[in-house]
Amino acid sequence: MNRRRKSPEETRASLVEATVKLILGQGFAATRVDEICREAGVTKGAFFHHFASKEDIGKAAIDWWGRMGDRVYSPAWSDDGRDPLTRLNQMLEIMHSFTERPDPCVCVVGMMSQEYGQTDTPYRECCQQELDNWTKQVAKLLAEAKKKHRPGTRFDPLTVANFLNSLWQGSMLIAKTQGQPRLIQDNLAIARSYLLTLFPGQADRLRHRKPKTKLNQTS
Amino acid sequence: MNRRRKSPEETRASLVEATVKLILGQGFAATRVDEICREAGVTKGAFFHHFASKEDIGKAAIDWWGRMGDRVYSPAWSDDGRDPLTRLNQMLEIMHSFTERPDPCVCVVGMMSQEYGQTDTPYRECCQQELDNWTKQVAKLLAEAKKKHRPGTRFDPLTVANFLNSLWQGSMLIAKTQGQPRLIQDNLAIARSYLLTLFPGQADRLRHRKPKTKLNQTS
DNA sequence: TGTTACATACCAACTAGTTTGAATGAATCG
DNA sequence: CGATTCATTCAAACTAGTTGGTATGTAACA
Repeated sequence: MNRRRKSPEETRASLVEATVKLILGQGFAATRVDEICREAGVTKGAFFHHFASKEDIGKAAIDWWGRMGDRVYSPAWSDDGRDPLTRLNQMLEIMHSFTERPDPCVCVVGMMSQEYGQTDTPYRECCQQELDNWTKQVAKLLAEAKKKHRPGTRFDPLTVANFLNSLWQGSMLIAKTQGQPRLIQDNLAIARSYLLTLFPGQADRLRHRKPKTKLNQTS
Repeated sequence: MNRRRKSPEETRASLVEATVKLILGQGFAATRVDEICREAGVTKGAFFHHFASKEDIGKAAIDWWGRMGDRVYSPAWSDDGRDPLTRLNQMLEIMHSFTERPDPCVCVVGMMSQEYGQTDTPYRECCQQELDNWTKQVAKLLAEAKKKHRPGTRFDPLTVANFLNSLWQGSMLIAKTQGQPRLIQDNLAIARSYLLTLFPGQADRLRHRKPKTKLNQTS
């Protein structure tokens, strides 16, 4: 029998990905090491060879999620010379696209923040870092937009970025309990309409491309 | 020694309140029955006399939180003939007041929704009910306001109520990881400004009474 | 005197982490 | 080029501590 069925990197990756999957579904505290091993198709020997503890893989899962986020958002976040509002709009499109995937729209950082946000565990700092990363990227876009287009109202980019982050996390929280991503899409539409009040006259740049869901329907 | 130190109702209540406290700090999955007993100052015998299982007290904690919410929000939610926008504004004031308390601004329903929103546990349905209750109350206020004041934009009361709920839950989630409630206050200010776009000209009704934190400061 | 409301001691199942050893492949040596 | 060494990578069995829950006895009240 071939004992080493794949490269150690693949084994490690499959363990982290299994952890991410389980966190998304039931949180980290409720996730057992044995469960992670079963999901990854390896034994505990492999687990504790690659990770010193359960805590260790928890931190790895947060980091993995953060790096994946960087990749997914990079088309909007990376400064390629396009208008910052166009890029902000693209970010909202990317967020919208999450709701159209087969798997539920949930977030590892949101889960871990909720579970450990008030504890002394290292997860707290890890989550804070990832949330901070997201917020800073969005704040940068908003600051650039503010410089380029004279905003209609005074606003602090970081405050608005925090608002978008809160709305995003809260949307996923409520939507998953309701079992339908529609609420997230509606909230993204409201976020758009709010951003439009900050940048009046930029409706063309901040318009949702695929109008599957109408914003603010019914009178 | 007096074995029965207080009434059984008090014992039961202290167990539920201890559970609520522990959930708020570390979530329910990470909370041990022994911990609840220690916090409540009773033994396991008392616990399992009043509650059939850990799951049982989990549901009781959600319900307890929901009923407390009803009481706290009742000044704004109960129809006393005042203008619906005034009452909506009062609700935002109440939410703001949570951020000024000594204990961190967190929510049992938010915690449990995050932990069990995608599971088959009975918690999911309990949380859904409480979230639904909150949303329906807010939607009612918005619907009444819509009837009384001609809104500036078309909007669905339930959609906007869900937006406020999402923002509220997300704010608590992010703020507790950051360790400061300021973010929540800023988000409430943004919520106000958004509601003002729905009801233009009602700035006097939707203004924050204690202007400790300015909305959208810095240019 | 019977029922309620617990306290105490206990247990079976589970959980994170350990130990031991074997299969593997790469490096080293004859 | 083939044999040998050796660290890496993991499987399987095991362990100490924890956890939800139970069995039993008893003090207080009605």
